[in-house]
Amino acid sequence: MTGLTIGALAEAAGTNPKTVRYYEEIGLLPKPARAANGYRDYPATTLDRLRFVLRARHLGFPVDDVRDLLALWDDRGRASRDVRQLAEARITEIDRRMAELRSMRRTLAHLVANCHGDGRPDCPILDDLAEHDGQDVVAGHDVQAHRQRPDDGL
Amino acid sequence: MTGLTIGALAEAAGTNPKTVRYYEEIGLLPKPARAANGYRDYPATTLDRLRFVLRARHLGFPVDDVRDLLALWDDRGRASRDVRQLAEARITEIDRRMAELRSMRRTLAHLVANCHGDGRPDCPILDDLAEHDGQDVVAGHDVQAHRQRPDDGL
DNA sequence: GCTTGACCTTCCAGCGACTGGAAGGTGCAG
DNA sequence: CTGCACCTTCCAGTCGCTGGAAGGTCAAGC
Repeated sequence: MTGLTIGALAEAAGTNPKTVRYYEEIGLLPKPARAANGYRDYPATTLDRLRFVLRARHLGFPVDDVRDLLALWDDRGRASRDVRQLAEARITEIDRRMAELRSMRRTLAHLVANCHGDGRPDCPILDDLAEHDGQDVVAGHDVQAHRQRPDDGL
Repeated sequence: MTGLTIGALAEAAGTNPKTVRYYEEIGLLPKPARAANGYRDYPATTLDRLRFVLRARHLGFPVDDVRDLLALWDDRGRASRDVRQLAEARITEIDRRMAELRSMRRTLAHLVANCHGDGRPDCPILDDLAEHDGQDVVAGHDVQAHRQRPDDGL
């Protein structure tokens, strides 16, 4: 064991061994050498790579984008244009999500403001939820639009 | 067939039959009567209920919360306090997510601003992603924190 | 009457990005 | 030698649906 165990690597990067194995499985991390006992034995460079992956994921890059970023990272020659495009697309996406969250928040805040919260049964939240056309909520933006990608931002 | 077919119901509510069956399966919608041919036959009241569910989901309530809301809706007597609490918790959650998105956006915007995007290979985005300690990103908020709930906001 | 196509039914599988747990091997300390 | 923490692999589960297969039903057009 000349390098890092999976546990040490994971902890150093701020994650856990399960995730590291998963990243290996989906090809974000290279298959490491094995020690005599079969344990994974990581060089320090893998720590850099893992941190890169984690940071990109945290910034909201989907795993496929991270794969692309890694390819660009590995081939520094022609990075600039492609990487910039990826980042700009992410920003657009973030703006979309923020707008949606703002809209939800506005609606909820309005409802809470009009609900006194004592025992009385006339809290308007339920009535409002039951309304037929809720113009307050992201207009023309149906629930279907939600189903695309799993969480990036909770 | 005195009422609505599943397709008509779904379309009227702005969703699809699959989702309606799924909601029935997980108990958000009641099991409807069946026509002679075995087709589901919905009363108009189910349309209201389905719209309620969809709207709550769109506002970011997880399915379990929607179940609670429906229970409160069905039993209007003691709604106010509990519902208000649910809504307030949602707002807190939204604020958390917005803060995270703002932080991501700031970092990405900074990177894009410093990456000229021509062919030159010195785009700082990759270097930054590879940095060891990224203070610019949601400090002390590791990637683990992301794993809780599936998307509510894309 | 016969075909076409749009509906409906059930059931089972899959998505993304992990996480949890079982069942077993390894390494070290007391 | 007994614990315990760590490692291994593999399989299942999460959440909220979505897709597809395999089949039944119904109205319209020829």
